[in-house]
Amino acid sequence: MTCAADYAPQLRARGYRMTPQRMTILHVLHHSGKHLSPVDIYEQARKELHGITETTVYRTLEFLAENGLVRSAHMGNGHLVYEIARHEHHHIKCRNCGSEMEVDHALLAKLYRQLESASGYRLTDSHVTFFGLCPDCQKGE
Amino acid sequence: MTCAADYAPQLRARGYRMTPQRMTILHVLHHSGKHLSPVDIYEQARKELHGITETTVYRTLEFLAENGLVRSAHMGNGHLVYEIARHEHHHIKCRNCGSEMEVDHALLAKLYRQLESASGYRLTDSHVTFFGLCPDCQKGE
DNA sequence: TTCCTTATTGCAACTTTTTGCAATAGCATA
DNA sequence: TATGCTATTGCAAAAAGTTGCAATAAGGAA
Repeated sequence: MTCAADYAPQLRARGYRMTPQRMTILHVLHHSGKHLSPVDIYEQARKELHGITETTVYRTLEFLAENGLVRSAHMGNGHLVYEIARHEHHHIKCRNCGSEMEVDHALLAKLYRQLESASGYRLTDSHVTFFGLCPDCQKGE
Repeated sequence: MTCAADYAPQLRARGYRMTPQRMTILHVLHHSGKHLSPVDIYEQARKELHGITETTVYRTLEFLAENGLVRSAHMGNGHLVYEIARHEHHHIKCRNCGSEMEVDHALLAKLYRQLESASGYRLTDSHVTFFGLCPDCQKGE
C-alpha cells in the first residue's frame, strides 16, 4: 500500500486528506494495470477495506480524476472506466468485438495545438476514445 | 411531424418499422437543434405522445444511433446525450463553465487516416469530445 | 381490406449512479 | 499529545438506466 501512500503529499498540498478509502482505491487501480469500472473497483476495494461503500467509490473516483491521480475514459455505452494516471494515451475500441488498443498521445499532439488555436480553448484533459472495427472484425464483414 | 416521417423508408428498407414513438423522438430531436439527454427527450416526447415510457426512449435512442439517424455523444461525466444526425462534427467543452463549441470533422480527417494506418482499425463512428478551458475561463484563472 | 408474422412497446423488477445530511476522522496548530 | 476545524464518509432515499417477457401493432402478402 506504500504505492498509494506516496500520493498523500500531493493531496495535502491542496488541502485534501489521505484516507484509507482513497489509499485502497488507488492501490486497486495501481495494481490492476488496466481500466476498471466503478463496480469492479468497489468489488476489489471491499476485500481490502471492509465497510467501504459504493457511494464512496463513485465519489472518490471523481475526486481523484479531478485531481489528476486517476483518469476516466468512456468506452462507449455511456459508462466511465478509470485507470491510474500514467503516460498520456488514448484508446481505440472495436465496436464489434470490444477489443482495444492504446494510442500514444504523441499522435494527437499536433491536432491538439490546431484545436487550441482554432477554438481559443486550452485543452486540459486529454483522454479520447475512438471507435471502429479491428482488423479481425473487418475480415469477417 | 413530416420531418420524422421522412425517415420511414430508411427504416423499412432495413426491415424495421416506423412507429409513433420513433416519430416523436425524431421530431423532438429534429426541432431542438441541440443535443439532449434521454430524460430531456422523454419529457418532451411525452407531451407529444401520451403514454410513451422511459424504457422506450432509452431503447429507441440506442436503436436510432445504431442506424445512423441520431448520434450519441458523451459530454464528460459518463452520460450520453443525443442529437439528430447532421454533418459530422465534434465538441469541445469547457471543464469550468460547461460552454461548448462544435469542431468540424474536417479538422480531424487527417488524424483519422493516420490512426487507421497506425492501428489497422477502420474508424467508424466519429464523434469525439475534447475538454479544456474556454477563453473566458482562462482569464479568470 | 383482412390476415399473419414478428418488430416493437409497456410493465415491473432490477442494477447502477447520484444526492443530502448527520456522524466521523484527518491533520494542522497549539 | 490533545484540540478544533472541516474534509470525508456512510446511510438512506432518489434518480437514471437496463432487462426479460407477454401483449400489441406495423406493414407485407393474400
